[in-house]
Amino acid sequence: MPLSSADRSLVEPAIRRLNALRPLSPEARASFEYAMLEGVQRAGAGEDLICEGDHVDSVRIVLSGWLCRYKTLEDGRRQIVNFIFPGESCDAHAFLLPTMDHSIAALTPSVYADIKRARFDSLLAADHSLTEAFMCETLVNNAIQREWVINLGRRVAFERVAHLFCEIFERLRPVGMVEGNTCAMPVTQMDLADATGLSVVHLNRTLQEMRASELIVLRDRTLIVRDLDALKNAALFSAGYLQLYRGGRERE
Amino acid sequence: MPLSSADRSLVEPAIRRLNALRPLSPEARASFEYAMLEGVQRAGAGEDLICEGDHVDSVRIVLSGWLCRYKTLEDGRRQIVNFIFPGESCDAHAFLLPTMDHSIAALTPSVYADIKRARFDSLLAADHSLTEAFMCETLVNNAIQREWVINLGRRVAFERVAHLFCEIFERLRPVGMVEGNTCAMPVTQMDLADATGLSVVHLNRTLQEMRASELIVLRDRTLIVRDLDALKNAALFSAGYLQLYRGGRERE
DNA sequence: CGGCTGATTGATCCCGGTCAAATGAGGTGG
DNA sequence: CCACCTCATTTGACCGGGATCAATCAGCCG
Repeated sequence: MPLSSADRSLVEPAIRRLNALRPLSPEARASFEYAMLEGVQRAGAGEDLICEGDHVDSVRIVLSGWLCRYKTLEDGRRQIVNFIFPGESCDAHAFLLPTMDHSIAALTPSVYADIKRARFDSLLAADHSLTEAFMCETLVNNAIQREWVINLGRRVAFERVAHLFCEIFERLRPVGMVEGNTCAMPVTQMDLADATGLSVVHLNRTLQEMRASELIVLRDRTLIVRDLDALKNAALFSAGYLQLYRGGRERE
Repeated sequence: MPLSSADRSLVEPAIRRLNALRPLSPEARASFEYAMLEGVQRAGAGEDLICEGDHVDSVRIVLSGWLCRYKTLEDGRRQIVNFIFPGESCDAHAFLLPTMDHSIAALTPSVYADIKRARFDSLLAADHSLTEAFMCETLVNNAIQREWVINLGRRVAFERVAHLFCEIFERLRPVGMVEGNTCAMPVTQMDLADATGLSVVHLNRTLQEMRASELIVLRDRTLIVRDLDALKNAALFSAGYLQLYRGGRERE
C-alpha cells in the first residue's frame, strides 16, 4: 500500500534528517516510514513524555513540535539540558540502560512516532545504514551536550543566549523550519532561561539588549535574526559540532 | 599465547568496566584484551591526544592516567567538558563523524590502547555483547554530559565542586581506584576550575570552605572524603545517571 | 640561587540573582 | 460585552556570589 502524501509529509522531517546523517537505502527508508506511521501519537503542551527514573522500551521520533530534555534538583531548580526538534529521536537505544536519567516534556503540542524496542531492533538489524544513522545521531547529541557545557561554563549571558539562538536556527534549518531569516520560537522566556542557566528576569533583560543591538526581533513567538553573522560572532558560535555537512561523508 | 599477568593487570580496568556495562563472553573478552595489548601507547602530562577538527580513525581505551575532553573559545576561555578515566574509551564510533568537535588531553602521564577503526569494527561484528557494551558507554557518557549541564547551569560553586568530587569518586570506584575514603586527585586547581566553570581564585576559596566544613581533605594530590553522605547531600548528588548498577540488567 | 609553576590571599568590582510590583494578553463565565 | 483570572513579560531596587587584578608564598628543578 503506497503512502498518502499527507503521511509522507508527516514523517518527512525524520526521514530527511536520518538521510542527512547517513544515506538510507530506499528499502530502509520505506520500512522506517511505515514503522513510524503505525505508531503516531500526540502530546499536549507541558506534558511529560517520560520522567527521570522511568523504564524505557520504545523509541520516539518527533514529527512536529518542540520538546525538551530537562533535569530538576530536589529544591525545584530546573535545567533544560537540550531541545528535541522534529526529525530527532528521543532516545534511540536508551532501552539499553535500565532507567532514564532525565525527563522529556513537550513544550508545544507535539506529534511523534512511537516504535517499540523489538520493532526498532529488527528495523536496524535489517539495514546497516539505519544503525549508522542512529549511531551518528547519538554522537551528535553528545557533541551538542558538550557545547552546552562550555556555553554554561564559559560564556556570559549575552553570548549564551545568542549561542542558543544560533544553534536553534542551524538545527531547524535542515528540517525546513527556517524561512529566510525567520523561525518559530514557541517557548516562554522561562524555558529559555532554564535552557541558558539564567533567571527569567535576567534573560528578559538580555533579550532587550539583543533587540537594542539590532541582532534579533523576538515577538509573537517568532524569531527574526536580523544579522546572522553578527549574531554568530557575538555568540562565538561555530557550527562544526552540529556536523551538518555530511555526517557520513568519509567512508574510505 | 596466554597473557602474562602484567599484561592482564594493564588492561584489567578496561575489561572490568566493559563487563560491568554488558557481561562479555570469554571469547570477546580475550580477543579484546589482545587487541588492546597490541596497540599500547603512552602520552605525557599536558599532551593533546587529539584536537578539535582532527579526523579520527581509531578508538583509544585509557588504561591508566587521567585525561580530559575540553573545548576552548577563540579568546582562550577553556572548559573541561568531561574527564576520561582508566577503563573508559576516548571515542568509540567517533570515526562515524568526519571531525572531532573537541580536544582530548592527558592531564597526567597516561597509557592507552589504540585500536584502529577496521580492527575495532571487526571485533564488534564478531560479538554482539561488545557492541552493546560500547553503546552503553556512549549512552552513559551522554548522561554524564547532561548532568554537567545542570551542574554548571543550576548549582552554586560549593555544590558544583562537591558534585564533581562525588562523580569522580563514583566513577573511579568501579575500576578499583578508590581505597576506603581516598582517591588520587592528580590535577591542578586550574583544571578543577575549568571543569566547574569557576575562576581559579574562586575555586581555591571554595576548596577552603569545603575543608573548613570538614567534608574533605585535599592535599598532596590526594582527595580524602571525610563524610561521603554529607558531601553528596551538599552536592545534591544522585548517582543514578552513572548507571553503575547493571547497565544491562533488564533484558526481558 | 634564580626561575617556574601552582596555591593562596587581599581588595575591588560587576554580572546576574532575588524580591516585589506593574503591565499585558488571552481565555472564560456571567 | 465586561469582570475576572491566569500566565507571561517587563520594570525597579537592591544585594551578593563570583570574577578580576595583583601580590605573595611554597615547592621543585636545573
